[in-house]
Amino acid sequence: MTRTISKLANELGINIETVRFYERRGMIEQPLKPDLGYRHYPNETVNRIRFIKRAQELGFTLEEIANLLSLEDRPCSQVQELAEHKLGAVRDKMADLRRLETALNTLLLQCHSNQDDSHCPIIDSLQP
Amino acid sequence: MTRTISKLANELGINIETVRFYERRGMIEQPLKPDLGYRHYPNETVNRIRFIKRAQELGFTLEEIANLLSLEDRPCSQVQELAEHKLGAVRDKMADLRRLETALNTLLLQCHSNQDDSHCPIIDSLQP
DNA sequence: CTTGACTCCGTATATAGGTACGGCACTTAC
DNA sequence: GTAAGTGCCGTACCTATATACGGAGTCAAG
Repeated sequence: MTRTISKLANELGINIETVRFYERRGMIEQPLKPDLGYRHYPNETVNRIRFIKRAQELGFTLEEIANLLSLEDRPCSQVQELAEHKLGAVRDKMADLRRLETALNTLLLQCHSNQDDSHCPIIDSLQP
Repeated sequence: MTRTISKLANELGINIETVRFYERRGMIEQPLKPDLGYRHYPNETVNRIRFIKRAQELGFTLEEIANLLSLEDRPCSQVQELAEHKLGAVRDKMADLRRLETALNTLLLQCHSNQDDSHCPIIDSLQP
């Protein structure tokens, strides 16, 4: 079962270029190139990229994921620290968005009670 | 009162290069350059950049702001539409983050009840 | 009238996470 | 055995929002 790069990419539902990108970033190992022929990718690469993709869904950046990968056999406490930091960042970002939501909502309410379509309270509020 | 680009940038607390960037994007008008000497920026530019900065705080992208600027004297309904669209996007993003928060939280709870520091439930959950 | 600060302009760099392209090597199908 | 399809590699490009740099011109103070 020879898994060339396109088979690999296909199996994972990602672009070939993405695989190459991860190789360049050192997040996966590039298999040795045989004297003749194409590289073959082992199961380990499939697993590693799945790991990367799952971690991405949890909102980790590639840099953080590289970090996680290097911690794979390391103390749980170090991984926790990373996750807690990320959780804090997620909560901060949510707070930002809540503020934004409130502000936009307030402006839109003003629009709704506005009689004069030729003149917009939102524009006014942005004006100095 | 001659307002050169650095006076302008200073007054607004932004970088000179940012002014030039907005000019290149066509979001502010570049004043004519006198035959000899430097450009002078009118009050209008100050106001326009303040508008841009406020709209950015409301989470609009520069492209959307360019749009808003072109609507400055246009029907309130068009501005509302943009704002409602943005509100929707903000809410979607919040929902994403809430999901993320829940997932991270669940994983961290597992860590907290984990006895074996040499082995992390988070890493496990990312593994295939 | 020289020196240092500022402007102008085009272009390059940064971040994050990829995606695309061109040319050549190699493989597979017929 | 040859044409079409892949792989390999280096490099360029993409979005978004700026920031930095280098060299030439210009202005203001002493």
